[in-house]
Amino acid sequence: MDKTYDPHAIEARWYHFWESRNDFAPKGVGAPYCIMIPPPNVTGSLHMGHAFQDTIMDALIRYHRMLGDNTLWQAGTDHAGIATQMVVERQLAQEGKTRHDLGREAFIERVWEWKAQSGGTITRQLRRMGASLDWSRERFTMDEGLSDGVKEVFVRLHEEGLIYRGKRLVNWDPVLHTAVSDLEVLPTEESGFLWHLRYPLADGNGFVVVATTRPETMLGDAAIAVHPGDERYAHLIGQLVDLPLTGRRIPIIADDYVDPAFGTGCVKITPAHDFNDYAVWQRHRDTTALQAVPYNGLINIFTVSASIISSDTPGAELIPNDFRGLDRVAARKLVVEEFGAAGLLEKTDDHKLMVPRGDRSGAVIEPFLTDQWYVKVAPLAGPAIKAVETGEIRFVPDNWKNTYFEWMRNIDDWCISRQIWWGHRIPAWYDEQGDVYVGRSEDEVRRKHKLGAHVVLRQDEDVLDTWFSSALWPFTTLGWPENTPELKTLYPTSVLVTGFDIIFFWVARMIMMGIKFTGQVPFREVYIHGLVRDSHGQKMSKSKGNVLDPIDIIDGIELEPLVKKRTAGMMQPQLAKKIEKATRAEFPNGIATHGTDALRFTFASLASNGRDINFDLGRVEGNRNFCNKIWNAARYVLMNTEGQDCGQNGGEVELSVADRWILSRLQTTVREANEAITSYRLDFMAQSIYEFTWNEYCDWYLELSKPSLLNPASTPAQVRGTRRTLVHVLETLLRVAHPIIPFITEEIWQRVAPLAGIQGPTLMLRAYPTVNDALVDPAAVKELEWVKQFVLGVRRIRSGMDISPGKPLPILLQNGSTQDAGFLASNRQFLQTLARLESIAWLTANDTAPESATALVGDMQLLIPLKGLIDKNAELARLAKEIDKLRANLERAMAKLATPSFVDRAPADVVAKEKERAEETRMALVRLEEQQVKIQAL
RNA sequence: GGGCGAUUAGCUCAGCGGUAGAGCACUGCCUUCACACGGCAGGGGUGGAUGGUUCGACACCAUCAUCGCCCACCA
Repeated sequence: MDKTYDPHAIEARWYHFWESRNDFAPKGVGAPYCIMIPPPNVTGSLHMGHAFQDTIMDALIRYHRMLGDNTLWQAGTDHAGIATQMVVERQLAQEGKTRHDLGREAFIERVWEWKAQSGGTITRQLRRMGASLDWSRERFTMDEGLSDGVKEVFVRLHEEGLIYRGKRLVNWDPVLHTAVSDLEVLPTEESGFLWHLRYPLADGNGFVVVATTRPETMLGDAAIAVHPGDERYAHLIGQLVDLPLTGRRIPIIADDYVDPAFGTGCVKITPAHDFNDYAVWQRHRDTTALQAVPYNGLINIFTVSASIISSDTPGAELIPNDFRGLDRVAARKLVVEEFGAAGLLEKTDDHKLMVPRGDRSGAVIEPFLTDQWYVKVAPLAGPAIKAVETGEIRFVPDNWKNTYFEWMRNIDDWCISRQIWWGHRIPAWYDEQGDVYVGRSEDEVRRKHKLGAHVVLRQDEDVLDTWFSSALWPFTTLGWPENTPELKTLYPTSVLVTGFDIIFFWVARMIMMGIKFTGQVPFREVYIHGLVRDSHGQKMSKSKGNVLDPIDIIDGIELEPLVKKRTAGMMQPQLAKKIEKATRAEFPNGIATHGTDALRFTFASLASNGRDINFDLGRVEGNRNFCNKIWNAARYVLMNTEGQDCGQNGGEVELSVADRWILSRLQTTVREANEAITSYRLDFMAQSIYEFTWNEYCDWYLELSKPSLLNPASTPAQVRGTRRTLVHVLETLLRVAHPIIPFITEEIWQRVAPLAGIQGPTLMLRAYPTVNDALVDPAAVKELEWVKQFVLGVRRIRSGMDISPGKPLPILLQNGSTQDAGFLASNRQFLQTLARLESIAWLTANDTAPESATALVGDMQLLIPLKGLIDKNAELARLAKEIDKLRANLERAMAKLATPSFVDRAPADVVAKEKERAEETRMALVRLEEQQVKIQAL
């Protein structure tokens, strides 16, 4: 083995090995365990969030595979409608074209080409992460099978009246020219103005003043509303005002929606361009007052691009000439100007408001009147709420269910149609009269509705919201609507692993659709992890220039390419300089190679319950060092076992205290690891493995194995015992750690397993370790603890007195018990080697100890004669420090024991423990104080 | 306006009703035959504030402060 761990050399090889053997596929026997990957955007690339999430899922999957479960991690990608279409449209724009220049078919062809070209990136990167997805079952949301599932669901919901088409206000993206759902709108606080506009009363008796943040919409005003109880305006209700600029007259109506305390207490009502106003309109639409307004009050003033409509559009006759065709910004300016010029602008106040922006385009979203398809959600939400209430689905951590409930109990109908081309086209056809027919295909529609060939049918132009197909992912990937064997055995799936940001987008909708179409929940548990942020808690984003690419952490990257990567293709190029500077400051030498295992171990360590994680490269570095530590421990083990008798072929074996101790500690680690991963605490699992490996196996056991192996007096049975323990513990440890760090463990395991008498092609398919109670050995643990205290005592003296670590020391013992004598007898060899002792000798109680430095192991005193070794002051200082510490402890304990309420009311065992502790401290203190006096006297 | 989470060492974070932990960073010593991506020994925290429950609170409860997130129709 190489002296230094080199992740590159091992990672590619093993992934290919596993995949080519089809080791990721479910075995078909055992308890079912299944995770659906949240399908990444097919043309996207891996970011830190994926890497984190995939590490968690892969650890769970590998763990269950090792448990012998029938394990499937379903692979696949998402077509990501709007996102993908935007990318291709941007490419076209560079050629000076729009999608309309190509036409629908050619454009879609172009997107498929783009998918073919870039679609392999993310799956390649997932492989780099070691993700053991079953690629043989890979699915894409626009596959034939999944598309059939989408149509099936659409048709069935439509038949039940749970999908309907309707004209109503939607969130309209005027840049993308499509409707979007409520969830795709991000309200953002921005600075604006509150304009106070005067609307003259028709009877000539002055004005009403309305406050608005969107003056341009006044062109579509249908009414003025006041609160019915507002005495200031009671006399105006039913009157008309002259709507400036338009020559129209509109009524003053009363509605509870108005808050008399805000603004002037008068609100302009623009039903076609505001959700609240639309609701007011619905309550008043049948009143004569509104019926007198053109279009019954529902006056649209915008085109799909949010410009004012022009003369060839119905409604344009209501718009003054100089406004027609203006975009909304210009129209706003002109409205304000003209109000000002007419003396109708009362005042303009600065105002903070929430501006709705599209999550993809960033454009200001317009409430806009269009025909769209909707899912009636309430009937689906009921059972979905119940499933979580009854615990059929469990959220981890539990508190996320509150978020879920809150949304589900207030859910609105879901707008599922999108005016884009890339996606599942809506399975609905129109005849020339505009009648709509829904079916799985045009043929089916014709048959079902007896439409002859002479009837011209035109399919709906729109496609479905991407999340519609995602909602079906857990069952369509398993073959639904066919009742496949996979669906029968692996559904409901075991756990869904995801971020809280898509509980609404995805989790809730999967639960609704899953229950509706399979009669069962889609998953038993939902594990919600936090978001990956940068080391200071900032969200990673291109514009902040703080994005880390997981692949760069794995492979390393030079400074110049890193700078280039971070500053290329900026939406705001002016930020590039700052980002470059910050990047050069943070990574003066670029990013070093860390390897996949180190990155995965880091994610696991950070995966504590549910909170966001601040990603610190320092931790990856520490974990890379940890991998190196394992690597070198393995080298040591192999150097001492390969080609040697490790007892794998029988032969007498004798275990030392150290052997028994490490085997016992191993059981604890195995137990902790199992408990941790079962409760989704990969951080505990990682910590447990780290501490055992470094602080016990390496720091102590490997050192303890040296005297045993090197001592010529060791018997063959003893040497065999040590070798076997070295190998056995390492082999077990590799299995324990494999779900988190698959590559390095497999690489080492291949060489270690035969020495442990294990034959098998791959660690990945070996059994996950379970606790062997026969190896739990408290006596060995106690005895070795004594050895450690002994060694540590000597080392502290060395360090405190500045004695060279290599210098063998003579040591005298005094005041030992029978147990101490026994321990010494069986561990003399260990002590001499680890503490570098020249000799160990007992003093009787009557012997006068020479001037010495002292340490305590329980009641026993270790004495290292000072003669020629040190200066008195150093030892005095060391003693003084120890004594201070002990005194403080003793005082605290004594104070506690002197409190009657404590002694009376605390549990007896706590009091006893406190007494014992006080007594031990007191004894130790006495010893050290005697010693202090002695040294002082020199 | 509601709801949730966070506040522990210089930094990033665990934990726990019974004497505060890890990684990184820091100090001293050590090129010891697995590992300098290392070894040994150290330094460093009045646990955001206030009050309460308790024999005992960093932990449980209440209030407050600060930060972050989610939801919400105030024009």
